[in-house]
Amino acid sequence: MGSRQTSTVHGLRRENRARALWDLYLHGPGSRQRIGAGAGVSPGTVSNVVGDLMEQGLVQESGSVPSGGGRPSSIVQIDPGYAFVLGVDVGESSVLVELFDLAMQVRGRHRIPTELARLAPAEVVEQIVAGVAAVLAQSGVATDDVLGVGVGVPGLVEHSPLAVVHAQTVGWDAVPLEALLHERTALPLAVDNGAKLLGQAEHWFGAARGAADVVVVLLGHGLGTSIFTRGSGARAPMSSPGEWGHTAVVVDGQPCRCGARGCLEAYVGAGAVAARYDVLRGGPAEGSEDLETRVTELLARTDSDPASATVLAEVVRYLGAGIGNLVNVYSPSRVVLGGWLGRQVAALRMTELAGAAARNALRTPFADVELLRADLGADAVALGAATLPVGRFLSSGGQRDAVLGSRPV
Amino acid sequence: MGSRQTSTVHGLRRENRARALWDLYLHGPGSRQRIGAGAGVSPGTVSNVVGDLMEQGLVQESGSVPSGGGRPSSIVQIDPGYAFVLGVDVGESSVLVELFDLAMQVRGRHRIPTELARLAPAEVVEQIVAGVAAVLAQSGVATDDVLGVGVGVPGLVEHSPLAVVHAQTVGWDAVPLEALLHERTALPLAVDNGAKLLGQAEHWFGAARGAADVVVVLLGHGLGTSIFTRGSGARAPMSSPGEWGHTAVVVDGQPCRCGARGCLEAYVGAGAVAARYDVLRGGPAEGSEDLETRVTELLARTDSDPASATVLAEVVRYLGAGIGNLVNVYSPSRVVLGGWLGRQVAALRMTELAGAAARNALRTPFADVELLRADLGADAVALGAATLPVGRFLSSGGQRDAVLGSRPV
DNA sequence: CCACTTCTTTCAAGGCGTGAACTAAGTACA
DNA sequence: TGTACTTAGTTCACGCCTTGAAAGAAGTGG
Repeated sequence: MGSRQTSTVHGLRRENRARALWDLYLHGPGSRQRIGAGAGVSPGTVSNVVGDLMEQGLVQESGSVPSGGGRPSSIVQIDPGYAFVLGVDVGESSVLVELFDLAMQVRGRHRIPTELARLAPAEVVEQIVAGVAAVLAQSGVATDDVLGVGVGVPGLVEHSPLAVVHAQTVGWDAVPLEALLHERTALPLAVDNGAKLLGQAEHWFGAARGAADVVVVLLGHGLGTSIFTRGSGARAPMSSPGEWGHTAVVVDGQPCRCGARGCLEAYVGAGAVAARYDVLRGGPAEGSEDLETRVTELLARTDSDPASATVLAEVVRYLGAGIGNLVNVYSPSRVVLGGWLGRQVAALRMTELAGAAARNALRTPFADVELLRADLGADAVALGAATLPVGRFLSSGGQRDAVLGSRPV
Repeated sequence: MGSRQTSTVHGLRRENRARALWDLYLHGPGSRQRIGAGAGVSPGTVSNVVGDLMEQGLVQESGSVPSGGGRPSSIVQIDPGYAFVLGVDVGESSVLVELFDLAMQVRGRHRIPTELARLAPAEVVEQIVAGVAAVLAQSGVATDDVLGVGVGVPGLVEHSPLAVVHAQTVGWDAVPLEALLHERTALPLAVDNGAKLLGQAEHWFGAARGAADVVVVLLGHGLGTSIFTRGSGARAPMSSPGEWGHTAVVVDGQPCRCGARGCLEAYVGAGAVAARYDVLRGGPAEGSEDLETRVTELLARTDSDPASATVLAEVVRYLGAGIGNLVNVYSPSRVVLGGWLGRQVAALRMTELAGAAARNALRTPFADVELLRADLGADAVALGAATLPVGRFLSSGGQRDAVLGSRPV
C-alpha cells in the first residue's frame, strides 16, 4: 500500500509546497514568478504557498532584483539555518561524518581512519555514532535541528524496508545496518550505496549538473556507478546503482576478490592496479603504505616509470570498454568519472579513455557523449548521503515529522 | 515546461480517474471497494469517479459477487469494446500488425514477410501503413475507435521529441520513423525499442507479472533487454532498454556486426550461432533458408549432432555471463528469457544457463533470482507495442484527446 | 421477521487553485 | 514633474474536489 498519495486535496497543497521548495533548493533564491513558472501554478497560488512557508520560517525574503522597467522581483530563499543534515561516508579506509546546513555548506567534519574489511559491523556502527556526536558537539547544533542522517556504504543495499547491506568485498553479509543504527540513535536514517550517492552529489551540485541523462562512475578501491535518466536538473529523477564493478568484461578472465572471474573491478580497481604493477616490476612492493597512497604515488610517475605507464594504459583500455558498455546501455549525454582513483585517471588520460570507450560503443549513442572528470572532491559521498534526508524533507513539503523510514529519494 | 501537472484541483480528478482505470485494467474487473483500497481514496469518491466513467461508457457494470454475509460487491469493468489499439512489431524478418481491444484480445492480425536490412525506411513505413489498413478493414473497426498505434523497432530509439531510430545492425541511421509515419496516418503514434516492449508485455501479462524487480531478456537475431524496478504489478514502474546486446563481454574479442569487438551479441545472437556452427562443421551451410529456420532446426538436433550441442553450450556460457552481469547490476527478483531464440535456449538448457549465470554473479543478488522462460509467444512485441497507447489512455484518465505526442509510458 | 454485516450512495463541510481585477513599484520619456 | 507603460505580487469570488458521517441497499443467520 501507499502509492504517492496525491489523491486528496490536502496532498495537493503539500505537492505544491514541495515544488516550490525544490525549485528554491535546486535553482537557488528566486522570485515568486520563477517558482510559479517552474511549478506550473498561478501567481495567486504561489503567493499563498510561499506565504505559508515564510510563516513557518522555512523560507525568508532576501532582497530584490530589478526587472526591466517594472516592479522589481522580490527574492525569496530557503533559510539555510532552518535545519541541518548529516552525511556519512563509510569508506574502505575511513568513516567520514559531515554536517551541512540547508544550503549544503559544511558546518562540521569528523574523519575516523579505519579498515573496513577488518572491522565487525557493530564497531562501524559505534564509529558512526561517535562521529555524529563529535560533529554535533563541535558545531553546537542541537539534535532537534537535524533532519536526519544519510549513510553511504560500499556494496549492495537492500531496502526491505530497513536497509540491509551486502558487501562481499569487505565481508559484510546481510548486515542490518539501519536496524543497528536505530538502536543507537533516534535520528531519522537513510542508507544507500556510496557510488549512488556520489552520483547524486555530482548530479545535484557537480559535473553532472543540468544534464538530462548522466552516468556517474566511481572508481576507487572498488567500482560503482549511478545513472540518472530523463530528469533535467529537476527533482529526484531516478537513479540505479548495482554492483557494476562486478560485471564480466572478460568471460572467464582474471579472478576477482568477489569470487567470480573477469569482473571489471579485477582490471581497474585500486587493488588490481597495485597488483599488476608488482607483477610488471617482478616482485612485491616495498613499504606497507595503504593502497590509496601507493597507487597515487605510482600514478604520479607515469612519465618516468614504464611499468607505471603500462599499468595505466591497461586501466584505460578496460575502463574504456566498461564505459562504452554503459553508453550503449543508457545512451547518456554525459559520463562523469569520479572517485579518488577515477579522478586521477581522468586527469592523466582523458583523451585516451574517450578513445577506448568510443571503440567499444555504438556510433549513435556515443556521438553526443561528453566525458568529464568529477567536480567534487573527497567528501562527495558524504555530501551525497546528506542529500537523502534533504530530499525527503523537501518532497514532504517541508514537514519535519514526515522524514522517517528508509525508502530512497 | 510540463512536469506532471497535478498542481490543479482538476488534475486531481484526472489522477483519480487514472488510478481507477489502471486498477481495473491490471487487476481485471472488480468492486468499487477494491478500487478505493488500491487508490487510497474514500468510498464516496470511488462512487463518484466510477459514475463518471460509466456515464462516459468506458466502464460498465458486470455482475456481482457475494461477500460473506453482507451486501454483495457489484463488479465493474472496462468495456473491452470502448476503443481499440494497434501494435506493430517491426522485426528483422517480418512486419507484424495486430489489433487489440481494451481487454487485449486480438481482433485482427496481418504479417508481412520482409527483410529489414535490405529495405529503405520509406518502404517499411509503407508496409506498416498497409498493414494497419488491412487489419482495420478485415476487422471492421473504425479509425475513430483506435486510440493509437504502438510500434516496436530494433535498435535505439531517441525521443526528441519525435522518435528517431538508430539501428546500426540493419542500416538505420537516424531514421525519423515517427515523422515519416505521421505523414501517412493521422493516428496517434508511439515508437519504442522492441525488446523494451516485449519486456512490457511480459511484465503486464506474462512471466514477469507481479514481480517487483524484473529483467526481461530478448534473444533473437539481436539481443535486447528491459528492466522494471520497484513497481509491483502496479502502474508504469520504469523501464530502461539500451543496446545491451552490444556490451563487451570479451574485451577485444570476436568482431560484431556493429563494428566493435567482443559484444555479447557476437556470441549468442542468431547470426553468431549459425556462423559458429558452420565453422565447427568445416564449411558453409547447405540450403538458403532464412536464419530463424536454420537455427531452429540446428537446435532441434542437439541430441544427435555434437556440433549443435557444442554451439548451444557456448551460447549458454556467454548468455549466462551476460545474465550474471544483469543480476549484479539490477539485483532483480526474476529474470525472464524471451525472443524466439531465447525461448528455445530456455527450453533446452535452463538449468545449465542458471548455473552459468550463478558463476558470474555475486552471491547476494543472485540468491533469490528466479530464471524463467517467457510466457508470451511470437506476438509478444506487438502486444507490448499496443500497451503504449493503452498506457497513455489510462494515465490520462480515459480522455482520448490526451493521447498525442510520443513520450514513453 | 429481526439483527447483523458488508458494500454503495448521498450530502454538507472545508480546502484548494484559478482567473480576473487590483495594488505595488519601478522605467521611459516628454 | 508627471504621465504612460511595464512587470511583480496580492486579493477574492467561484467552481471543483475529497472527506467523513450518515443513510440506503442487499445480502446472511437464526
